[in-house]
Amino acid sequence: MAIKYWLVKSEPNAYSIDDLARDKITHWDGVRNYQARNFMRDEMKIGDKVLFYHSNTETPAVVGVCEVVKEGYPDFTAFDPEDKHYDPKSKLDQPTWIMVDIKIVDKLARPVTLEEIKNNPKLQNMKLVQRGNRLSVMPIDKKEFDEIIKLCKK
DNA sequence: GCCAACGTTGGC
DNA sequence: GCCAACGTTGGC
Repeated sequence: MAIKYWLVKSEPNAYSIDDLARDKITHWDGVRNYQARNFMRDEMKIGDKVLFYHSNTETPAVVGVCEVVKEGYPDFTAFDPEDKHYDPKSKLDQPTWIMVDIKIVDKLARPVTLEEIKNNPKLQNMKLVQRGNRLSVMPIDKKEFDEIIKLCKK
């Protein structure tokens, strides 16, 4: 089966590509949006490629390539009252929130900025550049993925 | 820090 | 079920 392509957002002051370069693998916890959860629960499969994007920062940009290494399973941070992402409505036997594990494949040779993406006619269909989009996990097309990889080699 | 866009909550 | 209030996201 063909692999799929994704883009995930993270605020670099919360968890950056350098944190992932250090950790190699991380669980993508803390997602508290149903649409994003559904993607992780139902559609992200081992081997899928993931662009890592830095949001809410001086220069928002795609900064790395990752790969899914563990498919959807309960986000345990929802069960921990001490955790920032604690959700008392998520039950152990029926978890509301789901996460996946990703590993780093490569840090991009250079960041591909949001500005470049917005200025690239081939990338106008990405949810990333559509008005008011707040999804932190979103599907992208292979050709969009390839275009961004190509851009960072220029 | 501002604020537009959007999702969620809760009173009715 | 409606919708106002509120909280969050995220670019700028």
